[in-house]
Amino acid sequence: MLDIRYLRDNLDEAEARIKSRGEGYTLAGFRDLDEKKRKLLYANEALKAEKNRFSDEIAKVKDKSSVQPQIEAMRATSQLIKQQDEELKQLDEELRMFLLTVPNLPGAATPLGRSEADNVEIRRWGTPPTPDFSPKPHWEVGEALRILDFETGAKLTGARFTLYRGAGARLERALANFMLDLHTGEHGYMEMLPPFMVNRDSMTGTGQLPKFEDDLFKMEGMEYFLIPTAEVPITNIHRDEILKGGDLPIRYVAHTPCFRKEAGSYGKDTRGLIRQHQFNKVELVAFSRPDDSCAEMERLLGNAERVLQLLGIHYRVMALCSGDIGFSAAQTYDIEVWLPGQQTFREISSCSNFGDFQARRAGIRFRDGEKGKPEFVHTLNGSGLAVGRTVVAILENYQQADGSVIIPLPLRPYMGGMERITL
RNA sequence: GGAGAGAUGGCCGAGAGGCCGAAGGCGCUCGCCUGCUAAGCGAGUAUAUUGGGAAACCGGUAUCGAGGGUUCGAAUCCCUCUCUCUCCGCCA
Repeated sequence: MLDIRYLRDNLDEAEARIKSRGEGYTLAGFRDLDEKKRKLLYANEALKAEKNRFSDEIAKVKDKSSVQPQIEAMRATSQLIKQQDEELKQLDEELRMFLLTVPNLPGAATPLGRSEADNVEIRRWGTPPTPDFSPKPHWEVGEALRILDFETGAKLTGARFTLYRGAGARLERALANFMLDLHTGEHGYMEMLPPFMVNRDSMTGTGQLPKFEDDLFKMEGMEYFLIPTAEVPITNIHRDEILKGGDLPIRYVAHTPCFRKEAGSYGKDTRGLIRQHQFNKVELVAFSRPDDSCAEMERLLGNAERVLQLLGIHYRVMALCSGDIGFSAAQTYDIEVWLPGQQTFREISSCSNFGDFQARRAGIRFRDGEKGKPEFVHTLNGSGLAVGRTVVAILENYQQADGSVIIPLPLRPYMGGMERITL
């Protein structure tokens, strides 16, 4: 949510910055609505002040019958106030919905651009493997080793669900544990295990609602939603709280399943693990002081990159352009791993700085000392990493000519010492 | 699923139609005092929104779990909902 006072004072600038996301976003109508509401509010509060004054006076009067005519008059005033309250409520709701559907302003560090094609490569790490055979896509590797079973996943549930078997299931678990240990042990994050369903307030706080309800799985007959990412429950931990300035930055890590409808991606990535309705992810979330969020962003990105570096997998970092960043984000870096089986880079992590956009929606503030003014924190998060896609990266990068897959060194303790997955 | 109890400021806790944005305590901040520490004394200590002001600040309104109702007036009375706790049943 944008600052309503910023919008009042800088509407043209805000409009221009929103437009850099692409067409379809406009702030038209805001000014009229806002002024209409404030005008009514002013009249309404004047009436209430009068009512309060009168009520105070009548409390002191012993003989109530002597002020009977005034009481009659106030009864009418009360009715009028009630009517205005009703109108105000509607205007407020209209204004609120408007504000909740306006995306964040792209930050200064975000390159301008229209689409994915305008994203800027920041750096590459490592080198792609150079096998002397033709590497296969992970679904072929996984099926041949009988560690990924897409057919049974479809039988159990449907398309975009997968059954992991044996060493495949173990690999997923090993990766999650490896990442959690790294982030808690070396990067200073506190591990959290949140509910996998959240309510409407939480979804609104991080920006999934009200605009993107179609992307979410919702419980039948209940206002609960399956989380599309741990970002939602973890960021909302501090919803409607005023944190101590000295406690910032706060860093949490959580390993959770993520549930996404993937509406609108029919026919895309239908094979393999890349696009599933359910997948696991280790998510990094940070709450920082506004001045520190840029540095925190780089730190968080580095923490995510570290996972791939330790696993020895080639990747590149992309700065997403204004036309490609998500609704709530001011700035986003994607980490893309090299997938030799598909001869392409694929997103494995997305790290974003939301500025105060989520904090304002969710009411997450901090205060210095005891008498400082509460101020909105900045929120950040990033995958560290998407576990399923890391399995993909390992299968494709560490596959051998004989169809087996070497297990990267740091993972072996988590695999009970296993060095290689064979049939 | 059945029965009951509760929800008040950073925390504890009073209040039972007007004198209540809310006693008292704890905590915290500032000042005083005392070789240090502890104790003591004094003052202060919510949030949002809106109007005025360059600002310091001043005023209005709202907020006692949420929403509705009664009333000139509600933390207080009535209704609905949510959440928490206790007991019983069921259950990983």
